[in-house]
Amino acid sequence: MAKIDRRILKTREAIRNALIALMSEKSFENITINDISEKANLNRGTLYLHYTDKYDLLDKCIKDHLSNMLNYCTISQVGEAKLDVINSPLPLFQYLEEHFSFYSSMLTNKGITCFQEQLIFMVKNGINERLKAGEINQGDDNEVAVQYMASAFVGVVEWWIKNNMPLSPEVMAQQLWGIFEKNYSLVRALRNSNEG
Amino acid sequence: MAKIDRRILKTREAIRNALIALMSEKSFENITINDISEKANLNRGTLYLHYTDKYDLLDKCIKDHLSNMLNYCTISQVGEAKLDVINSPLPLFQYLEEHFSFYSSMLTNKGITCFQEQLIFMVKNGINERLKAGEINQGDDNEVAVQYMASAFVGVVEWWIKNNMPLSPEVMAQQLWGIFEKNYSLVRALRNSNEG
DNA sequence: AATGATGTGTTGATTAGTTAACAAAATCGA
DNA sequence: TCGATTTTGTTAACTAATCAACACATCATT
Repeated sequence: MAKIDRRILKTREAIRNALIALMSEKSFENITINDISEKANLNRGTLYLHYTDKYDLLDKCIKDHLSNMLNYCTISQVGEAKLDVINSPLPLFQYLEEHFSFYSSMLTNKGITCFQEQLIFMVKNGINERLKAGEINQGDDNEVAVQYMASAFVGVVEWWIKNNMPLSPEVMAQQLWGIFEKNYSLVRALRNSNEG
Repeated sequence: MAKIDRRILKTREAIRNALIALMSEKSFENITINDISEKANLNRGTLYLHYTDKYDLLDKCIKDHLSNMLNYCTISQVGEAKLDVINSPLPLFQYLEEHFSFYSSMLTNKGITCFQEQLIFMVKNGINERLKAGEINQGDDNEVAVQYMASAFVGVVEWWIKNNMPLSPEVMAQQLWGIFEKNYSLVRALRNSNEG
């Protein structure tokens, strides 16, 4: 890909860091463009060269972080990047720990739902992929089960971040893996009893 | 004074921070312009817009810091800014503590003498002022005494920084004040014995 | 409802920084 | 000592950021 002028990279980083810093001070709705440009130490006009408004900024900021997250969690995997929270939840928790300030800002801010929505989308994507890969084949009627697991997983992530990561990433990954195991057995048992 | 374009301020700060960071990694002589521009994350050409070479950069960096130091240590004083290390050494040590990384880089780097020289110059300046103000009036033949005190003081500062500030600024200030008192008595006694 | 203050989005002229190239000097290794 | 590599200092064309001004919208207070 073409090399991007380093001024652009610096400006964007300053703006995004400013947004994250401000979001740990006050709610997103109360943050003004003036606040952001001031905190980022750049001219207000410069901000408009990169983002149409603060919602555009937030959206791009989230997309960028989630993209990095996906990248981080699938380095060693082949094929298209998918979040495999069933088989390897550990990298995700490690990533979240490393970028705690951002994700904490996102999750503790009332009125911001796009973040959770996008995260759930990613998790569902990963679970679907896992199912397709043949682990649990029960046709195409998995929608409810997938939604169930994704909601549960994201809910746990949200709880973990909001409570300042009371457990280590390793413990979180281990416990979730245990739950998935039980869940899987449960699904099989139910299916068998229906068939029998 | 005229407002300076914020791009200039950001660039200069990045360059100076890079220099200080590099000086805690390797000796000044081994630092290249390439190193600095790389660490500062800006184009090499940009550096030349502000400094003629790395010696110019170092010099301006030192002058800037010492100027800030002088400013910090004489906020509440009237008249021209002078470092009054005899009557109030405390602010100086507080300032040094706050900007430890810079002064440590300067003092632990072999081959850099301009820093010590400028510091001694400032201290002598302050002591001279203090003498002129009437505390110890013995005509104009103070040169040796002033040089003696300034060297001693800067030597103590150097020791303190090089040893990672083993004592608090308060203790340092207190002890030096005690020494100055004794020194003063000594000077008086000597003078009296000569006169008598 | 009027008013003053603050925030928004856009503009044009200007300035600073970037990039990539260059020749010359210095440094390094064989 | 020679040749390769790195570093230096400068340049020209280009791009991004700055500043200040503007009209307009929003909001809080009286």
